[in-house]
Amino acid sequence: MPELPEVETTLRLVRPGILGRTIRGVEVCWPRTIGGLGEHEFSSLVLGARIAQARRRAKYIRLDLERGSARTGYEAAGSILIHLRMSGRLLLGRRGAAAPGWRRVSLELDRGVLHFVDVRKFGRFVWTATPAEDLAHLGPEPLSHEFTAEWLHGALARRRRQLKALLLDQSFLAGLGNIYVDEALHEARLHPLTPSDRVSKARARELHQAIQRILGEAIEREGSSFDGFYVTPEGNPGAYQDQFQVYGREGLPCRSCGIRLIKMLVAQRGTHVCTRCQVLPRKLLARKA
DNA sequence: AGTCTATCCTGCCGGC
DNA sequence: TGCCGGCAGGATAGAC
Repeated sequence: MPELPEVETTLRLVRPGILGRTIRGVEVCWPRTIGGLGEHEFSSLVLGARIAQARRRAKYIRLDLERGSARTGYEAAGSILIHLRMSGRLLLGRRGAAAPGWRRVSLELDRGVLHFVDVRKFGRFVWTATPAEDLAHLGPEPLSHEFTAEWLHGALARRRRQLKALLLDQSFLAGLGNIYVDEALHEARLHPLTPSDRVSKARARELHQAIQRILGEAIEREGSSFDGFYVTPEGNPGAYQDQFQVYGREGLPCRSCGIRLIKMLVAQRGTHVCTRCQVLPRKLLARKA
């Protein structure tokens, strides 16, 4: 669901329908979704603005707004930052068509409607004048060139935290969530409880490669779906869940070694592990002794 | 500095 | 069948 690949998929499918469109109407069905602003204030800030850019940063979708015209010239009019959190979705609809269920905010465009749908109401659809500052706390983008194996090894060594907790920390590395962290750790054969400063350079390299490979392939497959919960804005489920090696497979055999996968709690999150493939350093030492 | 807890919410599943 | 506790992909604030 909404981790980096699902957010990227959402953006790609929605972008053609919203880029260059002008916001003609606003409907706020759940006020907390738009943050601290009142509905009236939010509306006045976005009404009449044109969506000039639509891009992703980590798990955020950022829509840059402009005002003006080709004749008078355009000027920046702030941004909308969208975070899907647990259950948020973006849907494109037709004007006048029936509104989807669990709708929290809708932007009526000069052509079509953008709906923000969110069963659990954790998601946010917020206007800001300072998008860059609002996103400044985020760590590097895992598919960018600044995220290298060398950087990862150094950054892990500078901290002493449970590996999984650190990878989930968006200020450390931005975009991973519970599913893809479990998958990446298994592929790199690292136990989620490993202290981050005990990850060797070789293992950091494997982890770096696993993160990039898994995220890249998940984007190619348009993310992961289960229980019919997450679907792309086109209504199709993603297909990456078929590739899961550990997530949701507790009690089933590890596809690498055959022993039963377990589920444990790490950083207060359900965590899927193969205890044979992913061994804690402490155990490695004990085994050698 | 790092870890844990509570909080924001609804839906769904399993157990009784 | 119906009720109820527990759990779910995320992020943050505050306590220890």
